[in-house]
Amino acid sequence: MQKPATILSIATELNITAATVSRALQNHPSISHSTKQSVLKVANKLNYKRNRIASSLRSGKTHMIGVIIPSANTNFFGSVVHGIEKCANEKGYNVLLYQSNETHEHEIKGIETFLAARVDGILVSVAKNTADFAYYEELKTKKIPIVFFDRAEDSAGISSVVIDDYKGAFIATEHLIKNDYKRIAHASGPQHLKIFCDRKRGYEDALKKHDMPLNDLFIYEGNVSIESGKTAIQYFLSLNNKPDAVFAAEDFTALGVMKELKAHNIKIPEEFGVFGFANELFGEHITPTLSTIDQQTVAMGKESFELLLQIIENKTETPVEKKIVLKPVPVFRESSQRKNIK
Amino acid sequence: MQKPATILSIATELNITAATVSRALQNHPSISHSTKQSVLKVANKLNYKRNRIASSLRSGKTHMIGVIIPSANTNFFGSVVHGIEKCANEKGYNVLLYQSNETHEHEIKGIETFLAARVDGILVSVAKNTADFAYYEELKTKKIPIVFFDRAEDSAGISSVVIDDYKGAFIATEHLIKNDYKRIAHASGPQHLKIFCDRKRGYEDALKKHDMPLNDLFIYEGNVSIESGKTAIQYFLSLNNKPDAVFAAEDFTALGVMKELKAHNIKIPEEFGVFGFANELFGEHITPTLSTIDQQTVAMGKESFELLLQIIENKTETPVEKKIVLKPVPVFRESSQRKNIK
DNA sequence: ATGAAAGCGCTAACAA
DNA sequence: TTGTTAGCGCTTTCAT
Repeated sequence: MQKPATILSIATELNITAATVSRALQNHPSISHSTKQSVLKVANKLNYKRNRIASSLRSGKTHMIGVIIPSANTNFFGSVVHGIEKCANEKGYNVLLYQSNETHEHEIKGIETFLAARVDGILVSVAKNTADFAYYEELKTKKIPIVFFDRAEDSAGISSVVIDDYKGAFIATEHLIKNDYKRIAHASGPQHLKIFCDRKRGYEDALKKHDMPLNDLFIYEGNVSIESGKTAIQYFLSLNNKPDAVFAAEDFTALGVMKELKAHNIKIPEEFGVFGFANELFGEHITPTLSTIDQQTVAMGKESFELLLQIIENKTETPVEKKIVLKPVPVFRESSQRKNIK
Repeated sequence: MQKPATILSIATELNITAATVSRALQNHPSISHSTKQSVLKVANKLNYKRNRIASSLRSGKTHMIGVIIPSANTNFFGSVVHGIEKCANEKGYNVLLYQSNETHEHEIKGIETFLAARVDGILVSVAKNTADFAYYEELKTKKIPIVFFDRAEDSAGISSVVIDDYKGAFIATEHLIKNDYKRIAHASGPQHLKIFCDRKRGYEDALKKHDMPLNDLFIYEGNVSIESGKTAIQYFLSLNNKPDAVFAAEDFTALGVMKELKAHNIKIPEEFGVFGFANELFGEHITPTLSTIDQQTVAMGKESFELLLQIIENKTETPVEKKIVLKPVPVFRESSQRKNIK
């Protein structure tokens, strides 16, 4: 197999210099139309492919971005990554992926790996157990282009793309209220993550708006898993004054909630309402189907990448900090709708 | 912000040459222990990070591999990618990801992107609609290190890591037989993909072994989706001699099958048995829970990467073609087990 | 409109 | 054991 064509092969074939070829290939204004034509022709003939490595070394840009996700096992992240990728590829960027498995330790390792690979920027959805954002503040001072998506954090002063978690939670809770549930509990997520605080606030404010009492006993803080949903229900059912509905901070929690309710022979939605968050794939396939909040995954991916791109290209200017907030889209299904209520 | 430290900064600080530093950093045998020590110390002090771009340009190795998956929306692929990533990161490789969205066109685009990024090797699970493997044969002649995983194809002469689809299908079908289903149908996948041929053969051979009649009308070729599962059932129920069980080529098909059966008020597993393939996450959460075949996702990812690595490192030798076949692990759940049968 | 020349940071053959 | 030197392929300033 012969060596791949370089800019020089083209140049010698045409009796011009590599510089001219390079410029022609970049459609540089000061190159004559005719040479551009012939360069393109020869490039094509020799099946020339630009060596991105060499070009990166020279230009300092790799045209690669890194994406850190907690896990690829959820439809949510798969779908966001899809949005990112689609958009990135259109703009000539490649996507490196790294799964943190929900630990801050791996998260850092991933970022270090990305930096070693000289990515142009990084997209991060922080791990469940990330409580300390010092590392991100450090990155910020180093001016590494970085954008948080979904799980963001204000304190680090980093741009982000999220959905309106507060509003989503508000809509969900209000929907339960309208379906005549009277004692609505909340299976919450780790409160060091803003996303889960916001959802809790949304839940609380919806109750307030409708003059329903807030009750600390009705809030269970779990860790966003099927297991924690089950535990939440065990806890709620142990109360003297038992709730009759749960707004879960996330679909897997909601799934655990439903499973445990079924184990107790409690009927959903007749006796007990359930609302989730994330619009995971399984939600429309379980029985009853799960009401939830769609997070605009593809749009989130697209916006995240585009925001990152802006930051990458703005690198020299004063760094912009932007927050993009997408609208949550409720998906009302069976688990929260009593048949006799309109 | 000052520029990141280079090999030269270290060299000048120590009054030695860049070459020595480079060698020290690689733990080259002919460098004295003491200089290694001091180099390491200064490197640390200056927070030196090797520039992989420069090193790639020189060495011709990027330490990146590309992975093409049809879609990130399935637990299966997410999980395999996890296995790949874990293993790759341990060996100092980065993973580029590309989703083909199940079209051959995107698949090729992804590979071209990877080649442009000069990855050291490529892992591919081919798209549903890939019927022509000419492109892969071409890659093969160009000696691009490449390994198929899950959805492989013999004809292209490319190494692969798969599970024993034949055996998995055989086990599934035999299990249905043992549960006293008498007219077992098969909702199959695209027959231009070997994986689905193998599953069909496994199904057929299990029937043969137990002296049950083969019936072409009992095989429906779909495209591996919820929709095609529904259509399959509509077709099967339209037959005069209706089946009483379905072995579906894949879990999403099985899900469609179950949904459509429920829509017809047919009881699973009492009146109708269902068996899937892939062990998708939803299978244990739907009602009834879905019997299926686990595909050893993490092991598959690990094996795939390791095989690819072998090929990458063997590049100069005569190319090895290897096939690694993993054992399918049946997961027997409710959808295929009649209560009154032991 | 094109060429000449330098250099991105690292590695490796050859020399000493 | 360490230094010298060249060069991976491309981009870009300066010159023509």
